[in-house]
Amino acid sequence: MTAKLSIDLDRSSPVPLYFQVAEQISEAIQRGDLPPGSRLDNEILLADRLGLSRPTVRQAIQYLVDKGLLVRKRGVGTQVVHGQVKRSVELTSLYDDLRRAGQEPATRVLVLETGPADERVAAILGVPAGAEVLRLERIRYAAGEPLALLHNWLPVGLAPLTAEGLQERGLYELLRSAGVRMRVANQRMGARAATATEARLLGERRGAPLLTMLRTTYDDQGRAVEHGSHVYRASHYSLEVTLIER
Amino acid sequence: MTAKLSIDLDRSSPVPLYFQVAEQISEAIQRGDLPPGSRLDNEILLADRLGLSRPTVRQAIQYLVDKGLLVRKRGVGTQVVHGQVKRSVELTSLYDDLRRAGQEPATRVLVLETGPADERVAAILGVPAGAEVLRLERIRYAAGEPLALLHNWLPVGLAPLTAEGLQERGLYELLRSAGVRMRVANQRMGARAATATEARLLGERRGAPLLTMLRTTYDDQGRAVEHGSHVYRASHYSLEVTLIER
DNA sequence: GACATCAGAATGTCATGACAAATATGGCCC
DNA sequence: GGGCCATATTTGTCATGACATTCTGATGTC
Repeated sequence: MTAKLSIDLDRSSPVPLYFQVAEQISEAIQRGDLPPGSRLDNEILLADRLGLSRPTVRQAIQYLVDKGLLVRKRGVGTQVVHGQVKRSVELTSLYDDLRRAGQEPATRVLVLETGPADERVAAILGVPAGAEVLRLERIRYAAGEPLALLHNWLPVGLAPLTAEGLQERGLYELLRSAGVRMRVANQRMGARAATATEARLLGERRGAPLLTMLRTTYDDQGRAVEHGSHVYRASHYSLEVTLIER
Repeated sequence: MTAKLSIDLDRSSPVPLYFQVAEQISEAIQRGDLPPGSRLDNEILLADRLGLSRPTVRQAIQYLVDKGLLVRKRGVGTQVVHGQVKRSVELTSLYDDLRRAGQEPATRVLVLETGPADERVAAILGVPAGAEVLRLERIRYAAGEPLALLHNWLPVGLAPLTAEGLQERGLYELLRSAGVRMRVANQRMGARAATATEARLLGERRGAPLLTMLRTTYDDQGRAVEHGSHVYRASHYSLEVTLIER
């Protein structure tokens, strides 16, 4: 099933060619032009038709393979995956996820202050114990319902954070626009029963099951930029990730 | 800080050169020969010294960047990440995780039978509703304590599964050795309170918080090879993943 | 002394060419 | 008709060469 997908290239654009190719193949898959299981033309032919070299086409395909959209097999070819994979593993915040899902997220900032780091937080963030760190406590709502209780610690001076900014744009977006380039995150998920305080803030009864998440995010150079300890109402939220084996 | 790491290449080996390079750099990092923050030699010099081309060296480095061990910055160089990243996102089973952690996992097989698939499972596995599928129910123990209740559905005829095999080697290892090549998994995590049955099997009290996981694994060609619905004792287990932004 | 400009260094992107390895397909033989 | 084998196809790996882009640091000017 050779699909005839048309790809326009703009060689004057600063966007890399392999990325232009990858994006347009990705769009064709989303549109349904390339149904699951369909075969792409082979790399040589594709390169020839696009006026590109094979390595460039390979790079584009590899990018989509890493995202879980395509599957390659030597001697066979490249196919669109069958099972609809939601989306690749990405460094997103709850805020991003909600926005993407079309829900209107709202935030109430409970705490936004600097103070000395306790031993645990200092070790995680890689600062001396007792050094000043920014502490953040928020409630996240979706569709008017409380959804999660968010607790964060950040090194001071990383980005100018205000309660207004946090309410309107979310922590990750603020960090990104301040030039912080987040690259790796370590995330641990668990569950436990709600304490009385948590139950009150989230509108659950005491002892209700909560989904917990500990996350530490590192930047470009491996420096910790954020540590979070969050609890989600299990009745209203679950976390999804896609794992890909190289 | 130019590190002098020695890399031996075996050109007669079937192992790709880029992979040999990547593994030996990775080992040097684990050993501590390349401490966090240290800079690698630049790609051109490295290629020259190893007698390889720059693309091959780049491929090796890219592989480690994807695993979260290295960080590259244009105009600067390649560095070992600071924060110790545990391990990359991998397609592993609970059995693998426990083995790696040094715990001796044990399994009790409760159910191992074929039967008609209900509508939900049929849709997930991509088989006609009512088709025969393999159903599996197990309890996983670690250090003598019950840890999780595992529920799986698989297409029939994928691999010869026996209760003995499952007890000794785990599901994923059995699938792998049967030639099933798992590539992508979609995983959803949540939490809920234990039912009476679950509480009894796991040695918790009724209503205790459980970590839940739904996972569907796809192979090479995007065909679903396994669907699981598992519950873990939140008091004894949490799930860790590492996210990497390309 | 502070700021702007410029040069060097490193990775990012892309092209061309070649051979190796794995898979599926078809034909041949039994 | 079924199984084995040669072959064509396709991706995997590797080499060489070139130019672009970005960041750092040093130099020079005001």
